[in-house]
Amino acid sequence: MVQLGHPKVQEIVLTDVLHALSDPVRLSIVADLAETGELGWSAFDCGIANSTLSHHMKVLRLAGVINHRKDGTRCFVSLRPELEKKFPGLVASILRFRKGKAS
Amino acid sequence: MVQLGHPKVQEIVLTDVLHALSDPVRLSIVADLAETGELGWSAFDCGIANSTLSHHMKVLRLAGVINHRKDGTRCFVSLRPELEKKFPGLVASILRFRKGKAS
DNA sequence: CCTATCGTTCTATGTTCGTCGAACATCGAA
DNA sequence: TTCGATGTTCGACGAACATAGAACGATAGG
Repeated sequence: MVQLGHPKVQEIVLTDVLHALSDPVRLSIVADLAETGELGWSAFDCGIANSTLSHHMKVLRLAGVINHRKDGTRCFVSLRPELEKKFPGLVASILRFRKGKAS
Repeated sequence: MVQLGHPKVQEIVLTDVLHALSDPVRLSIVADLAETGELGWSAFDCGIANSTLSHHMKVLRLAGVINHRKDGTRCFVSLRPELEKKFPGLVASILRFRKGKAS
């Protein structure tokens, strides 16, 4: 399948980003990505169904938070550098207050 | 009527705060409060019904974002200092990127 | 007391969300 | 080509949400 669509930088909306980060599962994903850079799909098997995880990834992707790369049958996600360029320090400001979570 | 309930500081949850701020109307309210300190209810008549505005205020209040004070029949709201104490700089980090508003 | 004002709560309606299972699509390997 | 692994999409469900109108409650002023 062709790479999934990502919004353009100018299409990224602040409230959409906040909404994407307002879910514990998604915030946990973002926190992991901020720590490790890029992660394969399988790194996120945290007790939720595959389809649910896919849904959360879609929300993050459509909000412009993560980048989605497909390599063979595997998928890799990472934080979008454009997000940091558009909202410098925003993600870090939020993740700073995330405590004691086990992804 | 007795003052409405506000969550304790330790009950404030990051994702709830983010969710509260992920709505354009509420983010606009918070932006106004950050600028002016305290505002009366009537300052927010931005085209939505009174009951809807009351609902948004409730969401912000229950998330621990705003303080609600009643003086006679009038209501006044302001940002909760405890929020800044618990998540220092969070609100400012978010509001920094809010552009082109029309409260 | 009566009334107007102001805000809350209730009820209702339509939308969105989070979740899952099932079906589908894609790719690598046998 | 067939199979298995990996995600995506679809259909469905209950829960939560955004919105508005109507009813209610508290208060200030006559």
